[in-house]
Amino acid sequence: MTVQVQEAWSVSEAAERVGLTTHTLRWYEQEGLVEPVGRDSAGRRRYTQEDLDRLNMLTCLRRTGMPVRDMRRYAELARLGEETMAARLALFQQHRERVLARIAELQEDLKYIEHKIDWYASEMGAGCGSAN
Amino acid sequence: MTVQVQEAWSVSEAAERVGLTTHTLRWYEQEGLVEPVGRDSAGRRRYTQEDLDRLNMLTCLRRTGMPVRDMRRYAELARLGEETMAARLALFQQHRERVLARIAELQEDLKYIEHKIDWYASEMGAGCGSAN
DNA sequence: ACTTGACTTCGAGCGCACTCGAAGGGCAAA
DNA sequence: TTTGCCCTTCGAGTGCGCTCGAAGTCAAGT
Repeated sequence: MTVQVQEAWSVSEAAERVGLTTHTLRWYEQEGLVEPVGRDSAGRRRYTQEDLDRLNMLTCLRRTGMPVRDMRRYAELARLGEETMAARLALFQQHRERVLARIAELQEDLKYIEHKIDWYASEMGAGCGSAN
Repeated sequence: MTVQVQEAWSVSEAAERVGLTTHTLRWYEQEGLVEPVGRDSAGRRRYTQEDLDRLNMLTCLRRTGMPVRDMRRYAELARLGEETMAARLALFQQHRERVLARIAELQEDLKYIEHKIDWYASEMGAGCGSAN
């Protein structure tokens, strides 16, 4: 039988672990993107592993361009419990589509950029053309 | 021998063609992202095909996340003529690297999102687990 | 007891990229 | 000539996502 150590981290430790600032962490809480975080006897935030997992998920959503208002919506759904699972799944599926579309767009634009690079390379190799 | 028709477009026509607003087009000019556009006898902007090509390139750079300040830098280099070609090529190459990195990041995050979707799908298929 | 330093809340400020509105001019069709 | 539209410039405003600073609290170390 193993002992359950309930490990927890301060706001600055949590910030370092998830790659956000302490300011941003408090702001996420204030904006309802995460549940109110537990406090110690002195009223200081204590982040559990679960809190960090949630934050890592949120940073993933942010990095992939989900607006804060949608993250808030997700948090609200999660707060309402199991009956919103279908809605949350739908939210992730929609977001997946957006990310796929974004990747496709970037790949398209990348082609253009590479054409441009090729053009410059050939232009500089062979004398000089117009300044474009 | 073909006749060269010098076609040109008003600001609103140009806006429609490149997918920006007239406000944004004027703002790009004011911010030095494009050369001052030619005017007709009444002082109204006339966009040439070359202008549109340039704008399309700029929108590509913007879509791929290039900050306006870098686009301005590019415009300044282009204004200086052929001796800045190497610098402009380097700028495109750097940007290419950033876009590639961004695509890789999105693909990584996409995996996470898809894990999440799988988790939800299995969780909803088989009774109910924790609300996550 | 005092210092240090991390924490608290609150509200204001910032950087980016537009976005909008006001006030006025020019020109073409009715 | 009037109507209507598109154009001009200028400066102010917006939305997003933080970011910062002030002022105060608390607990541990010397």
